[in-house]
Amino acid sequence: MKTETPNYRSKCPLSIALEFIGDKWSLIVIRDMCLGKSKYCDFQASPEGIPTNILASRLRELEENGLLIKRPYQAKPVRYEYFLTPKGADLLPVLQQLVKWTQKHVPDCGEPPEGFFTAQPEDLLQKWVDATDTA
Amino acid sequence: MKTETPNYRSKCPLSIALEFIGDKWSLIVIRDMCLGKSKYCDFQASPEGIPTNILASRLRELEENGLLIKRPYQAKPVRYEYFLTPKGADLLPVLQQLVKWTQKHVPDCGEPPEGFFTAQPEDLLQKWVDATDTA
DNA sequence: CTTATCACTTGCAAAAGGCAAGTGACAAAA
DNA sequence: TTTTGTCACTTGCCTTTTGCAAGTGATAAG
Repeated sequence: MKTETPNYRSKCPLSIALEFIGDKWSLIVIRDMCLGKSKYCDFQASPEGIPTNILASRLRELEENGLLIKRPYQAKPVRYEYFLTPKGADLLPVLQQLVKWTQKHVPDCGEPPEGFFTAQPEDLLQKWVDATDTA
Repeated sequence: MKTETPNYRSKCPLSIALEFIGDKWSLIVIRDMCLGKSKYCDFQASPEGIPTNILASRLRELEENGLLIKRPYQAKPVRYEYFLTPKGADLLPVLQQLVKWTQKHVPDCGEPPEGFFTAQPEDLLQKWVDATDTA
């Protein structure tokens, strides 16, 4: 995570949020991590078909911005798994509201997995907390 | 509002939402309308400094997608005001969650106006409902 | 008659997105 | 041992979008 002095276009909290996740792909990656995906190929396999160079750049940016961390799960060659930080997991309420909005206003859209609306950001941290605790 | 058959990259409601508002500017325009702005020059005056060609294209897209409507407020030359539809106003909970997220995780960000968190989507329709009722 | 405003449009360069192919380390199969 | 495959990327190339500046046409103001 890099810690450059941020230079936001304004101090408006909405505007700042959009500088973090205001594009068509970042929240797709966050969604996949909420669903328990953690590996590069898992993200690639999602039905939206994210281009591989975009995926690599989004993972890099999200890590630089502290929304996720990567952890090597094998050496030779080193391979990483990606996990949400608390900052990233706290986007869950945003995802929940976006899904509600689409379900209300867009016919024929799909359904989120069971338990999606009742999930809490903390639930999303289980995996890597466990992993680092028992490592 | 155009009614082409939509061809979404997936049926995931989150993904679909991002095809509507997944960029750095659309929600800025929605925010401004939530704050009571309605004219082109009002949107231009916002501190983020949206480029004029982007503003024109976003207003067009948001209207095509049914998130706002435009209404002429003068003829010769015809000039439009823009108002949220119920579909657009229902993005308020999304904005509220995004603002909460930034306030929790980004130091030195600004504050939303008073009453922002307690506002309801219906409140945002007052202006143009009144206007059309009394026209 | 000049200047200004409002709501745009147009032109152009730079950045981002998207597709395909390549790469390097390793594992498994033939 | 050679070939094939996988995983996590990177690179190249072309298209689309963005961002800045300038222009436009109708009208009002000085």
